[in-house]
Amino acid sequence: MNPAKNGAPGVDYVLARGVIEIIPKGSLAEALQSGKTLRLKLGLDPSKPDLHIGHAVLLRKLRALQEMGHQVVLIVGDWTAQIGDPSGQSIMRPMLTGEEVKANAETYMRQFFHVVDKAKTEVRWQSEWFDDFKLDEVVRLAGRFTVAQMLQREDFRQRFDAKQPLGIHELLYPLLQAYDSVVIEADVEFGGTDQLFNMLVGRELQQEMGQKPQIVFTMKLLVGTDGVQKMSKSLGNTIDLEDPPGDQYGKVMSIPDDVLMDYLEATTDLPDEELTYIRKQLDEKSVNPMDVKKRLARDIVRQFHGEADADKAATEFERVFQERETPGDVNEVSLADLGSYQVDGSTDFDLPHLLHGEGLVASVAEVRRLIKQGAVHVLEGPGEGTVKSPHVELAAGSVLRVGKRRFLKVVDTP
RNA sequence: GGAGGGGUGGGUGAGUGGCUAAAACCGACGGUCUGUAAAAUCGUUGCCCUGACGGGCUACGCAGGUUCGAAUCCUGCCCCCUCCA
Repeated sequence: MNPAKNGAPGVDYVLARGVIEIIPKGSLAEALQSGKTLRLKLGLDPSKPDLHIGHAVLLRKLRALQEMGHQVVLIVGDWTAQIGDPSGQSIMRPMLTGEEVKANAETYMRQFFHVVDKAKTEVRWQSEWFDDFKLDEVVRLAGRFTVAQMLQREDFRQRFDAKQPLGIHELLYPLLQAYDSVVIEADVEFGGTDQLFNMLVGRELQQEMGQKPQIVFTMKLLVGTDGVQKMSKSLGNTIDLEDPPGDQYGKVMSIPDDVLMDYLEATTDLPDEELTYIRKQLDEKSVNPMDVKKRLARDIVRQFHGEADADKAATEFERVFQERETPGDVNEVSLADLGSYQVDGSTDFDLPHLLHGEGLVASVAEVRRLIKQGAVHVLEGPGEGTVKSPHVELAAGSVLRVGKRRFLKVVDTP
């Protein structure tokens, strides 16, 4: 990932691309001009172990500003993670244990620095200040706000009105996040639109405590691979930073066409003029969306895995899915290891047990169903074609395909 | 402290003694189509045995009980929600 690849991105670009709102308007442009090194805050809750490209949108923005000489302060939300960010949730989340949070935080950080420059980042754990928080401090902090203020937050309000449970600890969440800004004296806080309220509370608290209120920088949330809901681990529609190249590529290819532009805007540094041009082409149908998507997929894999892996993922994709050939690397089993699945006195093998035993399918019954549905094929070797009977002849070199993407190759030696 | 409502398959949610492995919807998976997009359409969707017919075993918060038979009735326990105080 190198946002500065085509020369340092301009200030205008950084302040506009993918940005929903900067509060107060124009404040950041001013601050950037002042020559001061800004403290850019991003808080991440290690409530889930993996970062995905939805996060990357924010990280890339931080990276760009780092390139301009500013200081990133990463807050590891080890306390707020235990509360569970109530944002967007309609039900209370379970509280995580300290150990879970810690383990998650470690993988988080590794992934974080795939994009953000570690040398220009200050990492701060909330536990630094919250572990020593006394009850009177909690009370005093809570005393600065009213329930009415908290209910300005839309999801709180909705839950409250709908008489759904709303924990008091959840009301504390924005306060803790706001307090982080005070501790680290943030100049700017970054977040998705879902963080707007929390970040604004930060401004208020800073002001009350005699600091200059932070600038709030909100960015568009990236939709998930389903093209409808925001990208989120719990919705299972993420493209993770550490997904293998092939997975990343495939997941990008599977996004609906109509969110293609959103992805291009959020996850690439293609110049705006080019985006406009692509959009026009798409509108006029003078380009196949698939080709645009391939380009996007390649670009994303390149960012997280490098040029070589991106090429490989692209070639592999075309081979397996467009030309319907066997992928380059498939799981292999030796013929000898399959001995127990062999049908007595024949060269046939018992596919239901074999495929289940080798972990390709969850149950024997499911294999039977799949065979009935014509989903199991022998691609190479004797009995080539769609499997019709549960017993099928196999030999070294046989390749089995189940559904679209499950393969198994039989080899001579283990 | 009082009154009431509820815990069902990956999710939402029907079902109030046998016809219920459990409606419907969603998701997921598979076929056709194709650009592994979307849409459409057809199908599958607890586990095990079986080529198939069929059979067996688990399952409706937990533990017991009533009954030929329980997700459905009874008892106890755990958990959640709403309202009143």
